[in-house]
Amino acid sequence: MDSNSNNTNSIKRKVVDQLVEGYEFATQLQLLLSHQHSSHHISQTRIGSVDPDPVDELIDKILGSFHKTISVLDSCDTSVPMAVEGSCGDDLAAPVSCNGGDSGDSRKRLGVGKGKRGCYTRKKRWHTWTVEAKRIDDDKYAWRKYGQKEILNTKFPRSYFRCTYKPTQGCKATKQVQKHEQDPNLFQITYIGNHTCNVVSDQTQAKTTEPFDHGTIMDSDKTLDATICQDHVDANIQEQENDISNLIVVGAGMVKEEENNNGDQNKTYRESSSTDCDLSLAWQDVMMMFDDHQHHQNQNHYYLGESSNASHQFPSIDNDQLSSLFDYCPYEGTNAT
DNA sequence: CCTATTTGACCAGA
DNA sequence: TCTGGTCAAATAGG
Repeated sequence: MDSNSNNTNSIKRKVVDQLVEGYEFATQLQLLLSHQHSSHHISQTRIGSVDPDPVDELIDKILGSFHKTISVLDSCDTSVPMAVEGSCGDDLAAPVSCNGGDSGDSRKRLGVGKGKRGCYTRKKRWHTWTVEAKRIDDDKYAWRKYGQKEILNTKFPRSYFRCTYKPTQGCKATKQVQKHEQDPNLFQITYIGNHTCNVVSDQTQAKTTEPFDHGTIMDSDKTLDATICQDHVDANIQEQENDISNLIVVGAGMVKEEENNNGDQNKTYRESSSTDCDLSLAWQDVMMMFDDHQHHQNQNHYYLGESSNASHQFPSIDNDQLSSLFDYCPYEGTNAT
């Protein structure tokens, strides 16, 4: 038990160090973006053959940092699976019937004309943010519409989109689009969850759907001024015209996330090797854990920045705080303290 | 024929 | 019970 515990602590330390490092890089990135993400970036990104700018370098560092983290976690213990939200494709590509027991293709038809449509559970909170934009394809991801709904006391219906690559890569990102009540030329776009698909690889494409530049971000608790760069990209992803328009983040918070139909998402584990998908998913998990943790402690949220210009502030947490996350970290499985 | 969208059915949660 | 979110069959479009 002692050796196990020592080993665990050592791994914890490594993980914590890497996560903290990632945080630092992310913070630097955010500062860079908020200060220099302006017109020159547009011309650069069009061509794609530019000198490696500090933004890209930082992103590489971030990814590397998290990659190391994943590696550490993976090598930690094969009996300690990675608890990730909807592993890259498997569970989402083949949702389980809510009738239970069934999996995979069982979703298709549970009964002619009267199956189990809309069968899902909503459990976990998920990172969301809302923007107002003149176009609904403000991000560089491919979306597929899966529903539309009249919303009570609103003039316009709400459209529901999910990532096109959900079936193939299990990307859980969704967005909801609704025309602005006062200004029908504007769309209110609520993004739910980060992309975990790997289709955005070109350097001109986004690192995340999350707006990072000029705009106004409002958390449930506080408002931050920021600026958001909007890349104009066709819904089918290929077009790379980067044009800036006013894109305003009007809200960010947590909402409940659709859970896989097996109703036991916390036990959805994956054992594959580390990929970009892993990094993203792991990050989401960490963020969720952090959020829950903060909730228990002092109701803090992700956006803790006080500076007026900083966009999308990351919380300033230290090693001890991160360490405490692992006290209830799902990655630890049954070994959790 | 294949893929995307539409739309009514269905379910979970408030 | 009502509403919002998702499913999936039907339909449209390339």
